[in-house]
Amino acid sequence: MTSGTNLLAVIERQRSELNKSESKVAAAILRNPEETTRSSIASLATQAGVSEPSVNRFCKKFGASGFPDFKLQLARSLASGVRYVSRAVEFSDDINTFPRKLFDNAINALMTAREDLPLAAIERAVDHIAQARRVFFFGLGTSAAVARDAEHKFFRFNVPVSTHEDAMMLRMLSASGGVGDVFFFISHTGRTRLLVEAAEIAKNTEATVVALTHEGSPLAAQSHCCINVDVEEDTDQYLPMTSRLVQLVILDVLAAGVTLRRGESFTPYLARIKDSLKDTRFPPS
Amino acid sequence: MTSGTNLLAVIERQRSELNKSESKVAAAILRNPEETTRSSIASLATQAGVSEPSVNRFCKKFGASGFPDFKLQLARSLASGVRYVSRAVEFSDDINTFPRKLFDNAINALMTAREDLPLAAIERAVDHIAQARRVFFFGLGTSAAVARDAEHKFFRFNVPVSTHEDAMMLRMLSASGGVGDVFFFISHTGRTRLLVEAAEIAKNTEATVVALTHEGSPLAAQSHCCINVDVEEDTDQYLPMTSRLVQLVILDVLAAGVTLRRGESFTPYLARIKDSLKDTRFPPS
DNA sequence: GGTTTTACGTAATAAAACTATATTTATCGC
DNA sequence: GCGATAAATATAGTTTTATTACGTAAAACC
Repeated sequence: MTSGTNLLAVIERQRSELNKSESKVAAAILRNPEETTRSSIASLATQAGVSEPSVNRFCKKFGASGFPDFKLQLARSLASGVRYVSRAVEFSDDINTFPRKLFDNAINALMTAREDLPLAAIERAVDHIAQARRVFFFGLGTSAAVARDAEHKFFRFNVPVSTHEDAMMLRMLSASGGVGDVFFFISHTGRTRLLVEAAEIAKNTEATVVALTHEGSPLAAQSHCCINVDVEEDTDQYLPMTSRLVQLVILDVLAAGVTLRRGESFTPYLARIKDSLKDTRFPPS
Repeated sequence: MTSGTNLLAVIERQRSELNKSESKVAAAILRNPEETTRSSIASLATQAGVSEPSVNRFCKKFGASGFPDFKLQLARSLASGVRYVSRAVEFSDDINTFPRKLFDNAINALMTAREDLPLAAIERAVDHIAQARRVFFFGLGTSAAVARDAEHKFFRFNVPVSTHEDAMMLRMLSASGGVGDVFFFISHTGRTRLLVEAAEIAKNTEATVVALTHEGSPLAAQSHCCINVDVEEDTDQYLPMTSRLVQLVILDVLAAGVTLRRGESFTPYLARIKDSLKDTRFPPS
């Protein structure tokens, strides 16, 4: 797939090593990449102040078979959505740049995660949850919000679900585990002591420990079933952002998986839950 | 702009309403979209078993100016990565299809939102929060988890932040509003009675009401500053999914905005908070 | 069953891209 | 600093590709 390398970024990077007419072409393209995808070789040549064959040579230099192919790749790299090369928000950013960067990062993280989904682990996790007697979602910090979100989803499946943030409760509940209980631990790093210790306690019972965390982490080691999410979080950024989004979507996947497992006859039940909210809302105008 | 809608999806959706030669073309394209972006109008016509003008007409029917433009749009929609058209999960889906669908939906929602960010409202919301004396994040149901996530972000800015889900607390706290207080309401529909009523109460105080919700909703009407997020949530789906992701990223944007407002000298402070967690983790192996 | 409308293809035209070749510009040796 | 050679760039012609205009066939309607 071409999505790996961004043509626009490649051009910008090599810009200093280009000769006269080539750099004219590069400048014309970078000045307005979007327009370039729509223009003919003739008009780009005019814009750049060079001849048509020069543009053609330029295209071939960057790996395209010709100008049309070049435009195609350019369109792709524009659509892949990640325009900024340096993705971290900087203090020089203004309102027109940093919101976009953050969205780009989020999209990028989801796209990356999508390419390499741990389907086998997901399937096993769905099995465990679908058959569970009780399900506990445990997370701390940012992951607590994720756990809360999971609770709001999974209670619909006719299984007692709960979330807890109290460190003592985590330990005690973990110790209370029995056959059919699922302890679902959520952690980006997989290194949070309180969580890992609780997982260890739960693992020593008859319960099943599922982890949504980083591959090879201490938490992963304490789980029967680990769903790996290795989102590289920009560590310069002081606020965790992208990893929790991936976690949330993975939990959506699990919820959908359980729904499918329940079968079509389950739909009216879900509808009933949804309908129960009707009277709490202002009617649509 | 074309980036909003996915061409491939549009073709598949309208497939049943196409006439003979058009559907032949559609079939040929859908059979191998990637190859189509590289082929000439003549070869696609041959592949589909129709004449060249038929292909051309097909392209124009789908909003392109001609065949080259069509290929460009197709390339774009392939790069954006969202291939599945019928985006709703169906009971016939298996592990190889539905997780991808859900990720596609999530990515799609973020990409759509990115194209139309309410920057002005975001900027004003950042102003309000950056200068706030207290900030309350209120949300119910799924939005409660979002509010919780926001709490975990915004406490870092040296401003007292809190979240509540108790309906009585919402009302009483809203009534307690004064100058410098920001009440931040989060709701996908903007129609939840408890929330709208609390917003109304808060608006009658000296406090500022910010809403992250649907444009034109009752909640939006009760706010001084409304950040519109109009994500179309697939209503057939019984679990809300994409809207909260967009909400979360918008909150990331707000947090980043406040950080930028605080200036570079604020970074050590954020670092200190981050460092405080060091001892709670197992060291990296 | 005839008429009108729509769909589709043929062929001509126009546009765009590419290639071969000529010209200019730069580089190096003397 | 001048000529020779090599590199870079442009011109013009050729080929490929796409579009338009028009005519015929099929379908829908009366």
